[in-house]
Amino acid sequence: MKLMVIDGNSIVNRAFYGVSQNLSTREGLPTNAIFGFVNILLKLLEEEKPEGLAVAFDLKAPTFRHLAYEGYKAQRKGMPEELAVQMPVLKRLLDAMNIRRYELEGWEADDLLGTMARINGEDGGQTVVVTGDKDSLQLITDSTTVKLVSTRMGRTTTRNMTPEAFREEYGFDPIHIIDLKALMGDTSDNIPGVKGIGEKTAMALLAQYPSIDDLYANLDTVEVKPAARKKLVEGEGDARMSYDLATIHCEAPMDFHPQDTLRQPFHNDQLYQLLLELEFSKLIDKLGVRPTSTPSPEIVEEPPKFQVDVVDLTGEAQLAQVLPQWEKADFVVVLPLPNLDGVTVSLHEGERGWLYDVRSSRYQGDYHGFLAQLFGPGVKKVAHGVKELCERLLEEGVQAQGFVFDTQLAAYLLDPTAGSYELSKLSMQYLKRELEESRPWRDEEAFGALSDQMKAQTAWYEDNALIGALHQVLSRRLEELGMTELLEDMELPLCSVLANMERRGVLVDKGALSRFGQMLTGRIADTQKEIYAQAGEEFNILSPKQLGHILFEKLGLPPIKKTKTGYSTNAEVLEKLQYQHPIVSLVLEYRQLTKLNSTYVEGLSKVIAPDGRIHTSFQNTVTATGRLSSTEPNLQNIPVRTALGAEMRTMFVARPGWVLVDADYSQIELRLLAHMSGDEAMIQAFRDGVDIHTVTASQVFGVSQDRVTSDMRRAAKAVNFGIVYGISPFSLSQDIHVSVAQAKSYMEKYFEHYAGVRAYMDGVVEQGKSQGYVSTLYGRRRWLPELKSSNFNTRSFGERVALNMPIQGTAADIIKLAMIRVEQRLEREGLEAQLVLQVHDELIVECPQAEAQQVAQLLTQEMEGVAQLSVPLMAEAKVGQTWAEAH
DNA sequence: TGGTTCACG
DNA sequence: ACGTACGTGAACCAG
Repeated sequence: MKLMVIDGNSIVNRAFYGVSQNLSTREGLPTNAIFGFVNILLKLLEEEKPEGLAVAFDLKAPTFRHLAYEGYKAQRKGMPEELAVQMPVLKRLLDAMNIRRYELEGWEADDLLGTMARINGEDGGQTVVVTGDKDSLQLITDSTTVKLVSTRMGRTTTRNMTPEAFREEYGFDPIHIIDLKALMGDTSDNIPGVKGIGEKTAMALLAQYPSIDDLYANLDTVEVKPAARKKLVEGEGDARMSYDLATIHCEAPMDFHPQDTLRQPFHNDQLYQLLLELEFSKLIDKLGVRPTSTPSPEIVEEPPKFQVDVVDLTGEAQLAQVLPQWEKADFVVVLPLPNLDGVTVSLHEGERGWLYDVRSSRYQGDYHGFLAQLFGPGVKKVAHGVKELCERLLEEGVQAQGFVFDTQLAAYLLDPTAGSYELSKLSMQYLKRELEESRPWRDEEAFGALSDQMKAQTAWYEDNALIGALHQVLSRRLEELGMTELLEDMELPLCSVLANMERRGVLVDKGALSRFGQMLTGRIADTQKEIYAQAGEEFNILSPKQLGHILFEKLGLPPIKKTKTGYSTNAEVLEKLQYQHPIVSLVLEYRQLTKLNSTYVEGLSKVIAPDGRIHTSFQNTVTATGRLSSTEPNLQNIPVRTALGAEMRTMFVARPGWVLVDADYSQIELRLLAHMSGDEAMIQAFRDGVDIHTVTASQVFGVSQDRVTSDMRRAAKAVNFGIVYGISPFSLSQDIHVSVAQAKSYMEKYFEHYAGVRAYMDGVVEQGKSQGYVSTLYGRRRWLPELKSSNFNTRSFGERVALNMPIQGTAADIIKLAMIRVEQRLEREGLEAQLVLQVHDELIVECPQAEAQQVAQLLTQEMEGVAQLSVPLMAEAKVGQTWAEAH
């Protein structure tokens, strides 16, 4: 029979290092190695389609083969903790998949593989040995091939090694790989080999005599440098011992019958439960595992089971009856159809529940009026994705109010790094079951018989129930973590503000934009011509690969930095090269011009709506820190830093007779650092109203404030910013172009002067480590499993995030509150002015010319007054016809 | 799709 | 010795 045997330890190691380290369950169990292993396994099964399958594992030492060599165990590196915890789970998973696994006290996996391959070969079978370890190539025979697996960047590649392929590559028979290791050693396996003999020499020797026995028998005649000959003589003992260490023993005392490994169906229930625990929802789908028929004891939350009546609500007469009930209820769950021409409303009273199905097509009377009632302030509503709902209702002319909970926002607050918050995913995470089970109306048999249309309707009803169940779980959890106010007083009220901003949009001067584009296109063509002339050929300047070829190979410029895929050609590198060849600055210019043209001129032109305005979408469940993000288009990264780029901002205008008022916070993040660290010197500096970068420069450089030069101030500014990001001396040195020692001394001076800042930084990392999260002044959280990683880079990243998130996040909280208050105040004062954009520390309002001064003052007041800190919050407002003028 | 680059705060 | 600043989104290239 065709048998596939897998080196479990080797493959799980590849998977661990090859799959993103961040993968873990909500509870913090890392799952990357398991995930990688299963994916490799599935790929192998697809490729090989074996009849039998077995996985072998090392059984923890002492390993008899290595007892002879004492250094072995001491040197052998322990498995990292993150991997070790995954091993028992992986084994459970294999058991659930009904895959035979073998382990034997005192034996390594490769011995078991060799033994199984031998036995199967003796039975006349063919075996594929799967491993990442080249040692196992010695197992190759006419009946055994070795499949080498390597994983890079989450991609798995495999290579089949047959006897022929092996000889082709190595020039000798597979069995002699043992002799090769005996000579050259293998540090990863702690095989010493002969000191001073490396791969080159070893290969050359084996080409002459294919085994160390032959080699030592003929040492006098072998062709080799005198020095190496001496080493061989001295190292014979090591060679013999290494030979034993490298030999795989195919005589392990295992009771192995190939028939035992024949593929068997999965243990469905076990596997389903386990995949659920691991949160491998896609795998559940892929493997076709069905939900268990009996409720699992491990379910953490029971969705409410209610007797629910479905009511078709088709007219105003009925509405008049039910509306008072809706208004009386603590909350109703609402779920509209995507196009809003239907809404489900559900509510519960004790054990009984009602679900109302309302369709515009069947509604007798004013459907629009119905929406206005339902989404008015009188009915308290729970929904999933309130901001989006507000948006769609605005399109129907309804200003939605009265939301008391949003399952999407709540899930985001509970874990802002989760990535997506679809109902199905939340159901898996928080209800520990698949959709079917929390859908009270589902009757499998009946459901299967339904028409597609009815299925869709049923799913719709069920999603409504799911939101209700999630509301229960999430609201309790939110309360436990102290984030109820964050949801109720910040995120929910912000939804309608954001919806209004999106709907209002911002006016664009189309003519000016297209003229700017034409100018750019002309300059791009000119620059391109010059570049081709300088290069002596035409090529794609935007292709890093082709550009690298021209600059570093054809023109011989020194490659300063490399990337994974080749030469780095980023602006930092090019700036260093620009004095060596005229083509370099042309390339920089070309990049700038094409970026402006494709991303901004062309990108923005494409999304100008018929009303001449651009309606961005503000995402409120995306960032890890609590900031908003802006997409389709991104209006939070419109150029400003270069003169040419800043021209883009002249394209954003107010309508005739109106103006833009732009207000931004001054140094909000540094002010928050002062407040949160409680550092007296920094607090005093902000209270005195002095320029913080100048003060810092005077301290760091040890000169009086009036003698701070602009270069000093610039360096101090970089230090100030760097601190907020958790910078290292190295990165600071890169940023301000000084030596690492210089940068280090700046930082030391900085911390000497701002001692409270250092104490704060140490404290916040420590706190992050002990409680598993860091948080903002308003209680927004970010979980930081990275802080416990054994991987240096991962852990360092966690530390930088721990330093930055509370500050960036608090700034985000503050401007969100300011937006809510500005919106309220504009309305209260009866102004026509309306918020149109938010760019992290900046708010932009469009208003009639006559309102400008009042709006400017109001903006400043609300932004400054939104929080009482130990330092003043300062905001500055300017008025202009365009964004460029107002900023 | 992932990698690189670059625009913003 | 490691590998090097936080948070985003979009365009383009290459496989």
